[in-house]
Amino acid sequence: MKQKITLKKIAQELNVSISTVSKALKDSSEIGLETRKRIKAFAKFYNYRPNNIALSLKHRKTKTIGVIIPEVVHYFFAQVIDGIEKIASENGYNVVVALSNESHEKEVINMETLADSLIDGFILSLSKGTMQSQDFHHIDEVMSQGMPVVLFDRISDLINCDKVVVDDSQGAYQAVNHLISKGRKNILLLTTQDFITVGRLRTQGYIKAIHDSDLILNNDLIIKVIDNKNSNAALPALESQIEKTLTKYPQIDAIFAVNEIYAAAALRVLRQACMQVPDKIALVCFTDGLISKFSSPTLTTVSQHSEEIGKKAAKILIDRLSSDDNDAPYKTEIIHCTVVERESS
Amino acid sequence: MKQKITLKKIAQELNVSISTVSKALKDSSEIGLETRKRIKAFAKFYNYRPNNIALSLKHRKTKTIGVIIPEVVHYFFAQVIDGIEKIASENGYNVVVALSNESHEKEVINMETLADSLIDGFILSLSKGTMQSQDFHHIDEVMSQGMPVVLFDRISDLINCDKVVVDDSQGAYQAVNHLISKGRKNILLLTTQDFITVGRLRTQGYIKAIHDSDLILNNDLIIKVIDNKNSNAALPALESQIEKTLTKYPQIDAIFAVNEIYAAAALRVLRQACMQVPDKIALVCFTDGLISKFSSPTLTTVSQHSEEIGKKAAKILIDRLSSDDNDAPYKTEIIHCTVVERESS
DNA sequence: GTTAATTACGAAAACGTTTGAGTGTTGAAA
DNA sequence: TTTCAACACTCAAACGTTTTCGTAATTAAC
Repeated sequence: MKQKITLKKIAQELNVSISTVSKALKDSSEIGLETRKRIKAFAKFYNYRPNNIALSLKHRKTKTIGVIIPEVVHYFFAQVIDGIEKIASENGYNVVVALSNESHEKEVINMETLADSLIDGFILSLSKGTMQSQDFHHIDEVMSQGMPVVLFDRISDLINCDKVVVDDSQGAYQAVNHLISKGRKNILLLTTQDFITVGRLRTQGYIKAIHDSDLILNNDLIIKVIDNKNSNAALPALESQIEKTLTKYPQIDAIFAVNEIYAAAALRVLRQACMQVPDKIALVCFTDGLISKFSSPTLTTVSQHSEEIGKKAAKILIDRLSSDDNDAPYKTEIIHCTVVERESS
Repeated sequence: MKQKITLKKIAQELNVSISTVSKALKDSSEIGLETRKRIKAFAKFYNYRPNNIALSLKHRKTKTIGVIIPEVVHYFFAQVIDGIEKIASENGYNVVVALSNESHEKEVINMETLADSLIDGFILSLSKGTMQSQDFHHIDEVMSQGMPVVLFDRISDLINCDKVVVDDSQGAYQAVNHLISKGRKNILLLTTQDFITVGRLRTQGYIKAIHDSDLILNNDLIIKVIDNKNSNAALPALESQIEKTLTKYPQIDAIFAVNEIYAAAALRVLRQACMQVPDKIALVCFTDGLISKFSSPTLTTVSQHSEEIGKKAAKILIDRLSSDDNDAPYKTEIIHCTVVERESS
């Protein structure tokens, strides 16, 4: 197990000073050509690589950006990371990912740990815990220390920073309009409770689309799933609720779900009730993920362009990090959704 | 934008030496009680947090482990990360995730960047590119610099290090046995080409299960999908191949797919052909992921206990990092699969 | 009243790097 | 012969910690 080689060791070995080695490796004209060659050959032979920790300490920056997300196992977040990764590596930045597991405490701990000089800036999406508690002092804390923060997807107006958001309301609006344009008139909505921002916005989009067309809004056709943390537990209840509603309102000819999981639940109910998709009932959902792509029938979805979100967020952060203008105004980038049409509609 | 407070600043402010501050904050009895109190109060007021970079430089370790995986958007890898994260944070380690995107070059670059003193050890799964090129010198390189490496899932016998592997062959064996125990006699296998290790092993498990029972092996019932990188492109071809085979061999009463995607393809074909699952044909696949959980019908799968894999890998790595025995023998941990029975069988 | 022990703190080196300022040697111009 | 630039280096401080060793002042022991 050979130890890592340092400037010091090279200097000793070659009987020159540390600074000579440092400069030679940087091809500084201060150092004679011969010496430069000798040092570079030696360094190459021993595969010298500078110690990043020392560099970070020296430069007071780490060239690393920290990403905190609620879960990796969500296709949406995974794709966002992919996007961040791309832009980051193009710009010579590393990416550190940490998981909050939807918990406020874990989010705070992660931020503190990363903020302790491991990273230059944050990209994060708020955990459910934080959204519920509305407690953002950990964010203010790191920002007041001069560390830039970019929020994406799950944001709050109470935090003053750069943001990248999905136009959830417009996405839902489009989706419902898509269904209406296919001649559907009684559209069941499967959504979350209102404290989940994205759910609320999607609900708003649904309502607006209904209003803007000639249809009338029926609140019985809006199912708000009670879903704390463990989404799987809420599923059986959701399924029976869907079933009841379908029985009570046989005129329902379309379903719009605010996520893939709810859509999958709907699909199960429809299959058991032998209702053909899309002949009898059309189905559209938010999030263009794996489930939609590979279910049968494949599902029409609202794509949030998640990779794009990651790219934008990374770009904004890196721009800020490399700008010397400390108080450039914060900006909010809005990503528009697109309907991806597949078999289910 | 207030600057970060350091020991030095506290020392200046309080008219004591840096070492006094450092010791006081560590509650060293060397420092008088009064002074200790004063310093701690001051530090608390200014929210002092030690600079990790400096600590890393000092201790020559970073308390960070690097994870390199081919893709995040795979449920399997996402769960492995979850597992790693858990054990790591329990032991005070951070986790850095980097993506190879199945490319050998990206894998090499990522390893080099991270190895430049950003992390203490690696957990990684080889990219397809690396598997095909059989070029492992980047791994040998970091290992020869004394940085421990734990390989998981996609491994190679040519690399001498700690490993965590899934018993793919046994998993497939169990799955096929499960089908046989349900009275199925003609089982179609959807698998990959042989250079993909996991595919090959799963195929072997299938063959062994057939042999060990009274059934006879029919090579026509083994479909090897030609799948380079972009799995979606291969899907239509696969579907038509499945359809043809089903028509040619109407006695087929079960399908075993080596991953969820192939299973989803099979499900589509079966649905279009109006063949009931599981009444007419049972379906089992590898990888207990989202698609299986949320398709209708839900799919019986072979779970690889991916979170367990992550935990084991992290444990092995951390053990090695905290042991002073530099040449403890390498070990290979084998994770056994379990069949998760659901509606499709 | 000298010596020894204790208390409470400070100085400095070390981790690996960068960089501006300093130094000694050479050769040439004045 | 002096002066000065050019060259080829070296020194030393700095980044923020930890930690060993040193030391002044006080107290205790004889």
